[in-house]
Amino acid sequence: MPELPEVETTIRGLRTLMEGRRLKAVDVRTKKLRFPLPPKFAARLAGTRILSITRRAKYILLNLDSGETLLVHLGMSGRMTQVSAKAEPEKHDHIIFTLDNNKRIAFNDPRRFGVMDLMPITAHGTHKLLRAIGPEPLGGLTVEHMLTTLAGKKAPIKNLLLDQRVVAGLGNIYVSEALFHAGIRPTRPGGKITRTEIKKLVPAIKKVLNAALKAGGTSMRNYVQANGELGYFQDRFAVYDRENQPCPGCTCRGKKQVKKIVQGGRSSYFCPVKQS
DNA sequence: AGGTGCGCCTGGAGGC
DNA sequence: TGCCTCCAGGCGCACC
Repeated sequence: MPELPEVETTIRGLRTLMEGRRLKAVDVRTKKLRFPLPPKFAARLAGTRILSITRRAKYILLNLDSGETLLVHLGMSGRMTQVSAKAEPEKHDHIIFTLDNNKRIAFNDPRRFGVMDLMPITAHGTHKLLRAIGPEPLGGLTVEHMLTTLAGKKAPIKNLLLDQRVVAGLGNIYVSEALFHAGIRPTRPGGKITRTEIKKLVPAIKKVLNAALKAGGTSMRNYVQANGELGYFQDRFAVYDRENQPCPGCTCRGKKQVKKIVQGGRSSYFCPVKQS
């Protein structure tokens, strides 16, 4: 489940491998990911040089000298890694990029929830998938923005933090972790979160994301870094995937261990003692 | 119009 | 062993 730290870690790896390189060939081995690929996809990419690689929310943006940007989303199970130039493609290697130095980068995505699209390099602000996204949590996110956005909202804070229009880049794991560090129960209506709590929540989001970045992201199922290495933030979880285990530093035991509930069809984890 | 739930997908885990 | 069901959840969209 690539969220912001996993996408950012991927980008850092891809920059080393791809920036400044020309795409010699693009092997398309599927017609469709989450959406059909854009028309003449391979032809529009072949021969272009990768000027820079940037990120918006969970989207990877490869900016090309053709004037277009290749937008990539890893979905639930996607990864972009360097693969052997000789070996046969693996199952679920859907797109394989061959660079002008003959290195190969494969987009592998078992569940095909990923996305690829092409758009003008000037369209980052207007592309359908990008235009409504909220502030970057490690960039422009402020307490005032959160206060304004959450005001009057009845939906649970958990669901609101997953909404990319509220804040960019968070997913199920880091929302649970950030709410834990802020001491806020995931079920609380967004509009009922106080200014004092939001003043804890915003730094908690930044703290969790920075810690995950430092760990190279979270590797639970499919995610690996661009160089194939695993992230290890899953060893640092305070509450996520820790049902019935004590939360870190919690002196309470027995019934007051980490609880798992389902919100909007997704698991939330929280400590009933530390989060209210 | 805000909020909810579905569908897209596959692999792995657990039950029988 | 093998088959079945469930679960993981990002995100657009249909629906109320």
